[in-house]
Amino acid sequence: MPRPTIKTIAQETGLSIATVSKALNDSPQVRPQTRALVVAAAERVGYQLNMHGVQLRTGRTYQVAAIMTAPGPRQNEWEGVEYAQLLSGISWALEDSPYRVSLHAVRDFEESLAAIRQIVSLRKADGIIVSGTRADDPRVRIMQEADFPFVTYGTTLENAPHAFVDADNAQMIRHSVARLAGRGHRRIALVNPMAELSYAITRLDAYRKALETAGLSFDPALVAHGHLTPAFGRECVLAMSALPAPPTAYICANEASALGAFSGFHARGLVHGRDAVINATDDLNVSQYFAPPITTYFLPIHEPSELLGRYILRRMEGEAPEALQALIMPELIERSDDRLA
Amino acid sequence: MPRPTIKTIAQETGLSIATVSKALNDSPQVRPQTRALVVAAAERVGYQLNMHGVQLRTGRTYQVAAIMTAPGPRQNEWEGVEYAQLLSGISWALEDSPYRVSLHAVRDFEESLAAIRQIVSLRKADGIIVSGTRADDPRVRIMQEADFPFVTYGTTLENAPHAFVDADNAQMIRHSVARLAGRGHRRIALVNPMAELSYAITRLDAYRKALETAGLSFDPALVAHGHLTPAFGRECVLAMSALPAPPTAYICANEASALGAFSGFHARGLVHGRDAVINATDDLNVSQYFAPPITTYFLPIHEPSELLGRYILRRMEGEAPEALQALIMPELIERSDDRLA
DNA sequence: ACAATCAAGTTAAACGTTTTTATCGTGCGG
DNA sequence: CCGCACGATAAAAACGTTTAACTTGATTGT
Repeated sequence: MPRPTIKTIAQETGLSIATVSKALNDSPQVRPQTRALVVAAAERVGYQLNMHGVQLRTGRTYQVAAIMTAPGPRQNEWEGVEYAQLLSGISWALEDSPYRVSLHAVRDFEESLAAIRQIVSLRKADGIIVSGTRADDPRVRIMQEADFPFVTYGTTLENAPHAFVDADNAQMIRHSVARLAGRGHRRIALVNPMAELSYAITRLDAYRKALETAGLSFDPALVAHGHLTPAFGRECVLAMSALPAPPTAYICANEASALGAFSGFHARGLVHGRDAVINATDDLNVSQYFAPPITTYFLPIHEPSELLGRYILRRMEGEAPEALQALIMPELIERSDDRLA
Repeated sequence: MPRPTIKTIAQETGLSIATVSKALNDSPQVRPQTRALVVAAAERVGYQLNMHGVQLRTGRTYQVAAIMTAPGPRQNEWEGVEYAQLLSGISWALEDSPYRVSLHAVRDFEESLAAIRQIVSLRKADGIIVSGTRADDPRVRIMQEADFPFVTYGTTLENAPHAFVDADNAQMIRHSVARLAGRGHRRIALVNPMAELSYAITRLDAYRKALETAGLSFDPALVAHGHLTPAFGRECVLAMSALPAPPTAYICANEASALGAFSGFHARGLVHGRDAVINATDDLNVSQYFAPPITTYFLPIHEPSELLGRYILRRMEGEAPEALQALIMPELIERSDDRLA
């Protein structure tokens, strides 16, 4: 037997397909007892809405496009971005809605721009979730101009207000610098993400201000920008520890770079807690397994990701972007003393 | 102006929409010069195929469902499964096809079973990619019975032949055990995934046989099964190192558990290379940043994942599953001597 | 030379919905 | 008791595509 459609229900109940459709969509035009009849019949025949019909008729896709910038095949470095958790968080938030997550893997920023252009112009999705935001992000602009619903994971600095979710990087860095300064550190290194990323700027800014507040001077040699891989964390330590006045603390932007920093310590014969300390931002709580465990600002990834899902739903409902903005302050987990030896 | 359709092209060329459709689909019923005319017109008006129409008409979804079993919100442990890379590999393999990846995040095995049931019965996708296979996997059986195209990441042991991609676990373990035995180790521990998983069995089996070949006895106390998190790796070391005759080598099933094993070493005051060594299987090449770097069997995740994508395409084309099976032998990367001190 | 074949189109139906418009009783005010 | 509005349902069109069935004119075989 073929799959039942509203036509099946129409025959079953003696009503027209129009009424059946309205009944199933809770239209006020159909009276309760008729609706009950329809629902009962639908149940009986095992009716399931066929999305293809809906999509063709309404033009809606019921898809939320998740743009995932993953490193290309050459690149086998751990980036520490827990996309898996991010994606499942979004997916779960959409669970009770008719929306599904469709994946758009891109290799770099340019490709993500192209992908978004296509999605917007061809309406390949009803909403977009994108990460890796820049200070002035052309992708955001495209979506805004087309009045296309979207939420970013990460803020922008120069774009009109839009829906976003992000860790509160400024507060986190302020806190981190103040804490380390309070423990006697005077040379604090910042292992930062790629300079063009919005949160790199936010962090650098907060870092400079916090240094000033603590009465410490800013030294550009203690700041590095790059892909947050272990390789980068390692390089940073190798380079900075060779400075005439090496840092005594490293603030790493994620756990992958922190792991690399450890590797640099090992290569240089540095001992954590004696020669210098490492702090990190952590999505996975993996830093507790480092030897020794390090102090981190921990943000369980499922929080922002579920928020992304909920926000995109509300944004697609037409809610104003200003109401859909969240900065989440990660939780400080102190695992080492971190005092200057 | 509304988006151009085949109707637009029909008007533009003076042909019927049927001919236009056939021309665009390379039907032999339309002659080359007509096809050229149509293609030119399509180009001119900026025609893009509307999938909704196709989907409704043909019943095909042009979606490949990727079932992703991600740990729930409570669970914030690194599992070391690089789903991000896995998904992007699949996504890229489908890039030149009309297919897209749709994500189905599930919390556990039961949910994945339910998801697959639904996809198969409601035809919510044209193909399925699923991982975490069991020895006798009911999901595989469901898809086989429905003659639904699928590829598994991981083998099964008791199901009829199907398309799969996997690391060659047996060969890897055989090699690993032989190598360690050759370096003087007589107590080799196996940190294995959950016992019900197919590859846990494969690995255990190969492990026992390799021990026998090497003239070593099998000790169940040196085998542990669990979720491959750092926590588990740590536990294993804590427990096994307290045995009367502790192991001198640990074979970890992934880099997350290897990291945890290191954490266990640190807690027990064990020194890698002196008291015991750790070997691992590694998708990310992250083990090179451990302190010290360890020997791993490295399988760049993009290889199996792109293969998954290519296989599901071919499977959806109707190719026989027997032709779509791949066991990939990871590359040995020796980063430490590993000789028994 | 005429029927049969064939190539290259066209016509029309169909996929499953939603939504606009039309229909048809029924209750109501006047 | 008549016209009218209204409430509930039905009819029909539309979304964009594919494809089975049909048409037409040219080519072929005998």
